Amino acid sequence: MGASIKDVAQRAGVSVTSVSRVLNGEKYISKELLEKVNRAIEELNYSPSHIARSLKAQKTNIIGIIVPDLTNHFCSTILSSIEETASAKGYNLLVGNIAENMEKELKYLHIFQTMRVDGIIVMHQKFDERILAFFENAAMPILFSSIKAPSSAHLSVMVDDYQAAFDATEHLIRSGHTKIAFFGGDLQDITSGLNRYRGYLEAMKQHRIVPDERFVKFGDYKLPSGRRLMDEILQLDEWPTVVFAASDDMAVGALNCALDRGVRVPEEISIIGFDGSAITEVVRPSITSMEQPVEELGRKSIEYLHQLIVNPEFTFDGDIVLGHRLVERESSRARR
Amino acid sequence: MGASIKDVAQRAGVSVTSVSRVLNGEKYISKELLEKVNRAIEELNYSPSHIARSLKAQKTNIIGIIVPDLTNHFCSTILSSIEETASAKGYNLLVGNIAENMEKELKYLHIFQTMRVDGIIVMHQKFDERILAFFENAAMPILFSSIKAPSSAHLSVMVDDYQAAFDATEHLIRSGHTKIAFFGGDLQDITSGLNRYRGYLEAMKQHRIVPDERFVKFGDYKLPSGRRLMDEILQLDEWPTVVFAASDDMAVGALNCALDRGVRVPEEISIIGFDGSAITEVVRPSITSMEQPVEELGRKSIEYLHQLIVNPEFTFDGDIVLGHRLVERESSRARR
DNA sequence: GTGAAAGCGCTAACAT
DNA sequence: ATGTTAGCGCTTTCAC
Repeated sequence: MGASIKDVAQRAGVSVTSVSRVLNGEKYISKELLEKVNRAIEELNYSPSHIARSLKAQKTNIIGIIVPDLTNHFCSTILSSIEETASAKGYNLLVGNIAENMEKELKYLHIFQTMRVDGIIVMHQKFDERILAFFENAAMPILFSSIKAPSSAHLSVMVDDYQAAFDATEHLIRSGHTKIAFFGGDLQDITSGLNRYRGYLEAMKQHRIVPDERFVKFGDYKLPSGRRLMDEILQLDEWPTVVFAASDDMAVGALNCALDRGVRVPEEISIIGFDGSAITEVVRPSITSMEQPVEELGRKSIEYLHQLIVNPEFTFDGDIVLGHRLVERESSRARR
Repeated sequence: MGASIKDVAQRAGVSVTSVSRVLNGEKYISKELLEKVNRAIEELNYSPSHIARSLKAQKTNIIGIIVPDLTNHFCSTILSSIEETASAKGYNLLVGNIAENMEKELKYLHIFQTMRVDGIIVMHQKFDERILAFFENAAMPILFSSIKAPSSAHLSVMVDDYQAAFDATEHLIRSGHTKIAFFGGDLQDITSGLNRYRGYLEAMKQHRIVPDERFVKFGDYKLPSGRRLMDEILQLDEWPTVVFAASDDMAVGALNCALDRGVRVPEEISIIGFDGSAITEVVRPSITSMEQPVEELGRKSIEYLHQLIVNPEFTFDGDIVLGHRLVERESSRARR
């Protein structure tokens, strides 16, 4: 096994206290002690045990993060941004990929608890009672990133889904569209599911357009579901002029379905997505999307979690709401 | 703060040892002791400290993983697979995203060392002397996943890059192609850079085709570089009939460049990639690719690392080589 | 300026 | 079947 502080002390012929002092760069250390200790550290290839330090300090510098699906572009982009800020602030990331599995989510939450992580970031939004109970009783700070916290006791860093969906829909209407299809997510998810849907409905209502119910469908945010819903749309005798998908992955699925069926996008039908993941610029035609500020989401999530960690008195009123932005690309065009 | 084992013991009116025994499900525990302890645990919402356990056991159940770039599709797919197997085996993942930054890689390696992770998985392949020295002296098991270990002292789980590139190139030749462009990675990388290039060269040689040097170019595996190289190709007065890119992301970049310039794929020029990341099926036309067994790569990586962790005597001769497979999709066709 | 000793939360001999 | 105690590697009073 590796050398311990004791070994270093012995080798240097000093006390462990002195070694500890050198390790922590304290002042008032004689030059010769410093040299002796450093030499011993070098010779033994010693590195201090973070485990022991954590035990003593009651702080691990680890942040646990619950990711819904690593292979999803939006997730990995945010995760990447979170990692960058976390690393810069001295935190390390314990990643739990839960792949839509509640048991696994619960398992990871308990692991985070026993690991005594300094804080938890949750990016998943489907909770059962046990998970909610965990959030309620957890002793450590929990922050919800890109999703709505299930209770006001916890902090959310996110965009205003309702408003963003409203703005996207209104933009389409102003561009001359009236037959606007909506591909939603799970309505159980207060966050993106319900609120994005409500934003769509409200924009339609304010402009006195009655949504064609054949055009309103719900998937699971993933690519295949977008493909499936689009397939249903294209079998109708009448088509919408644009499809507004509540996630970029669903938008890509819809796009692929159209292309594979020989339907031209955006000439015959426009498509716009939601999220602003990198995939929108990768496919052809590139996809218009209501973008979340991914980089900022990651950065702010860590910054606020850090606040909660270092300052237990830290209070907040309401969520941290970040701006959204419609980025127009090739997949949509105005209807005149 | 959370309750400790001592608090539980006091509350239950028993010794800490007894609590520990209950915690670890030992036999020979009286029913009443069990009940008392469990009640106390419940009442105090106690969860045992993994930190303390790790210190005592000299084992953390944490695996550190160096990921080159989380936003890269191939990486996140493997990571997802690794996570799944690791989680099933009781390991947790500390993820270091290094974004092509050697300083950060070194920093993470040192963190993993102080964290006393049980093992390290490296998915990055550009090392400087300090990093190599770390690998040399590290006290814990290190496994290289999807890349070639820098020395035979370490285990690699990977495909045979040389053979895979050879097979891909030969397949193209057998399909009637002779003007075959090659987009390589960094030749400094023994793994994919040099070996994939050598495989391409050897297949050409065996079929007595002299590669047109204007068609052989090198990028960095990322999407924009594929786009850039393709742009150079399309400005030539003569085109290759197919482009073999050493990564799927470069293949997508090449594809996008072609499509954006109005060049039809595969009618005018075929494109094939390497890796088998999900992106190949997302874009249109979908991309033919020499696929690595992503799921198996992740699984085997953890399985072998686990062997190295539990059994220090574990020996191996050479790398663990997994099979590759050419999957034909829309982006390529035979030339007759 | 340096050291001895207690203690963070847990497990594992070693008693009884 | 249960308790006492030492010790994992470190930091931090408290002494000198």
